[in-house]
Parts: sequence; structure tokens; C-alpha cells
Amino acid sequence: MSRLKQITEAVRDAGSLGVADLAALTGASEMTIRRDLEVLAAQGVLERFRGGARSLLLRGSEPPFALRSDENIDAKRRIAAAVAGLIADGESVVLDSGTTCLEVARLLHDRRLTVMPLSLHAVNALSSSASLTLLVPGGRPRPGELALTGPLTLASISALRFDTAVIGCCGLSAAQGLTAFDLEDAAVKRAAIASARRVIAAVDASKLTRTALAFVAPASSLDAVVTDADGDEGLAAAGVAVVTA
Amino acid sequence: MSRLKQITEAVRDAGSLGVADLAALTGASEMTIRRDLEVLAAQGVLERFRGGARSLLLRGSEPPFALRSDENIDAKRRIAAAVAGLIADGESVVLDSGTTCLEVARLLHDRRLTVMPLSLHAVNALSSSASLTLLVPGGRPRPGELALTGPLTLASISALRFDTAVIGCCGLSAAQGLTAFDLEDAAVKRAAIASARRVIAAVDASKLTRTALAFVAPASSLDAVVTDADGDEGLAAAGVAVVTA
DNA sequence: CGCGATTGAACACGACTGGTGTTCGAAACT
DNA sequence: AGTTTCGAACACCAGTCGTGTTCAATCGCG
Repeated sequence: MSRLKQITEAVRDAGSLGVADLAALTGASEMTIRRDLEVLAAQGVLERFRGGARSLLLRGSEPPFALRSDENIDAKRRIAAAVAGLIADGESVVLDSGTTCLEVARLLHDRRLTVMPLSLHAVNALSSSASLTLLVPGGRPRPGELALTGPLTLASISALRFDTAVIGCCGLSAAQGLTAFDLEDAAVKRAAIASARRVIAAVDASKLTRTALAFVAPASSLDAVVTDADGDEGLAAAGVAVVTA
Repeated sequence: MSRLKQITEAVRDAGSLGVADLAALTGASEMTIRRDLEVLAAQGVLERFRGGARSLLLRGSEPPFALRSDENIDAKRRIAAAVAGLIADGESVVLDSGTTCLEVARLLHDRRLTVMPLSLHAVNALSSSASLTLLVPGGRPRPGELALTGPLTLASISALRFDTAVIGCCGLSAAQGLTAFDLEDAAVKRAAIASARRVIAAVDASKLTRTALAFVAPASSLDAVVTDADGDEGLAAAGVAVVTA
């Protein structure tokens, strides 16, 4: 586990911690801790005060993108590979934001597809591709996450009809449906689902037991769920094809 | 001058050249030349054949972004600084694609503004800013250039009204007006001009003697031109404020 | 107001990365 | 078949990044 993540969690759990404590915990020098706190403060993870830092992470919110991107990386890769396998050449795809979908984007780089990613991270991953047609949606990128949201995004999505939507989420269950942490994000996901003929959810197993604030859509609006472990059997009952990567 | 640029020009001037010739010309080993040819071929600059490469650059087209970005860099920086000085805090700005406008973007990073860049390069330069509101237009990014074009881009621009448009171009004169190499780009520039109350052109002096294929707008639609050397006096006569950086 | 604790700029060191050259077996033309 | 060209693999060098140390400046508390 990276030191940044270690610090983030320690500060979150304790509420606030001193620089010396963190140095002792991680084994790094105080100067290094200060530099770490600086980058975490820039990411909005915590707030510095003289002698230490206090957490800004609410229990209901998710950790910032940079800290999520390389955790559970192997599970995400497997899920992404399975999702990429479900997509046929020539399709048009709308690709949600989030770290799992970013891995999907990387696998689509050399495919012959039309792709509209909903996050600038994925746009950047795909912008050097010669083989695929890249469509950028408009919108306002959320800091760190770089997920595009707002009326421009909704307009871009609803101006088009896709063969497939690949959706990530923060929570999914048969009972609660698809949920997201961010309200604006939820609206974007909803638009993507509405504009696509087929909807695939890419969800690592930890999300199958969680429910987030913003409701996106009922589980029945999904055609397939790709996950990395056996999960909610209720999903299959709702008519969703469950693929275990 | 970088070796890539040297190779590009030599191949363009000769039509086609052998690897050995290029190695002798640049002083690099043949292996290095081959690697260079590989990247230039990926950029669409030239086409490789056994023993050498032939140019794909048409006389009327412009060299690819990666090769333009660091030429005349000091002039571009000066122009960009002058442009940034013309923009007041709180304004909303639409920022054209191109290398000069990218330098403007870098200078706007920590300002308090609303900015819609028309190229993904500029989007990336600005996406880490905490102080400004970044708006991404939709569209299809042109390979290499990453300039956004197409109906989604036009729709994004015309949905908004900006205080200022900063426009780059490929040619500008009082007689021929503003011109661009790419037709779709020209349409985007035109939309940006139409959506802005004030239009500033950022143009290095070499463009003041050139005219490109696609007509964008007459010189009279500009409010100011920022350039790096004394140019066309006809512009001032057309009611354009000429700023020499 | 003064003293101790904390901070961040500056420098040093080591690991790592990217670009270049060399070698050599494979592939491609004549 | 012979010759040339190509590119993968390795070595090497320089520049960069991350980390630790030092020290002067700054902050906050008594």
C-alpha cells in the first residue's frame, strides 16, 4: 500500500494526526510526510494545520481518484478484459467515468470502435489511438476525478445513440439498483443508459454490498453485470446476465 | 532545431530520403534514424519504405502539432503573456486550438476565469487548476492536433456566450482576413467568434504574410491582434487594435 | 515579547527512466 | 544465393524524481 494511501486512511480514522505520528507510522522522514500532506491537501483529501493535518473525507464520499486508481488493480483489469470481450468491432460505446472504466478504455485503445468516454482520464488514454473514432462529450470536469458533468454533457450524450453503454458505479444491488456518490454523475449515467441499446455494468465485488447516495437506475435496466466474484443472486433474478471475470 | 524536425524538413524537401542519408545529415546512428522515422510515421508525417521514407506532408498543410509546439517558443510566450494581460479576472474565455493558444492556456492556469479550450492539449494544461472553471466542449479531436471539431463542438460553443474569444490562425491579413488550414477548424473558429463579445487574435508574425485555404472571418471582426513584430498596417486601418508583444 | 516547535527552501544522494549507440540474428529485396 | 535493411536486445549515459538532511525563517504559545 502506498504511503499516500496509508496517510489518508490513518488521518481519516483518527480525524487528525500529527506529522511526527505519521512519520513514525510510515517510517519516512518528517519532511517527506510534509510533502505528502501537501499533495493530499491539493487533492482535497485533508486540511493541514501547524503540526499535522485533519481529514476532509466524509464517510459517505469516496476517496479521490489518484488513490483509487491502483487499488484492486488486478481485479479491475480482469473485469475490464471481460467487458472488452463483450464489445464487438464496429460498435459505438459510451464509457463511464471511474477507475474500472479507465482500464476498459486502455483495452479499447487499438480496437475499431466509436467511443465516447465520460471522463478526461479515459479521453487521454484514447486520444492517441489511430484506429478508433473518439468522441469527446462537453461538460465541466470534476476536479481530480475529471468526470464530465453538467448540461453540456447531458446534451452531448442525448444527441447520440450508442450500441453499448459501459457503466461503473459506487453501489449496485437488486434491491437498491445502481447508485453513485455524486448527484451530477448520476444524471450523466442515467443519460448514458437512456442513449444506449445495451447496458453493461463494470463493478468490482466490493460495490455489490454497498449503496451510495444518488440513485441512478433500477438493476432491471442493466443487460449485463461484469464482476470479479460471486455476488448478489438477486441480480440474476432481475433478468441481468452476471459475468464473473 | 530538433532532429525530428530536421528529418521532417529534409524528407519533405527531397520527397524521399534514405536512412543512410539522414544519418549522415543529422550525425545520429542509423538505428536512431529508424526509431525517429517510426515516430514520424505514427504522426502521419511520412511513410516508411525499405531503406528510407517519403514525405506525406502536402505543401498546403501544416506540420504536425508535436513539431510546431517548440518552434518560435519565445515569441509565442511573449504573445501569450500579452494576451493574458488583456484578460481580466472573472471573464469567460473561449480559447482556440494551436500552439500559441496553448501557451496562453498555461498562463491562465492560476487565474480566476471561466475557460473553454478548443483543444484537448489546452484542456489537459488546465484540468489541474483549482482556481478556474473549466468547460470542455464536445467534439471529435483531430489526431495529433487534438483540436475539437464537428457538430458537437459547434453546439457546445453556440450554447454559451463568452466575454472574450482568443483565436489562433494560420494566416491573417487585412485583405484576406483570417484563414485556417482545416475546414472544420474554420467552422469552429467562426462559431467561437460569433459567441464572443470581444475577439483577440494571437498570431506570430510569420502568419501575417501567409494565407491558408479555409476562410474564417474578415479582419474587421477582430477587436485586437497580438503579434510579435510589426506587420500589416492594413489591419490597423480596418479598425483592429494591433498589440506588439 | 521571547522561546521552542514547526515549516519549507536548498542541497545531496540514490534509484529510475528515456534516449542513444552497438551487436547480431532474421527478414526482405535483387 | 548474396547483400542489404530491419528491429529486438543489451549497454550506457544523462536527466529526473523521490527522499533525506540541514538550516534559516516563521508561527504560536506561555
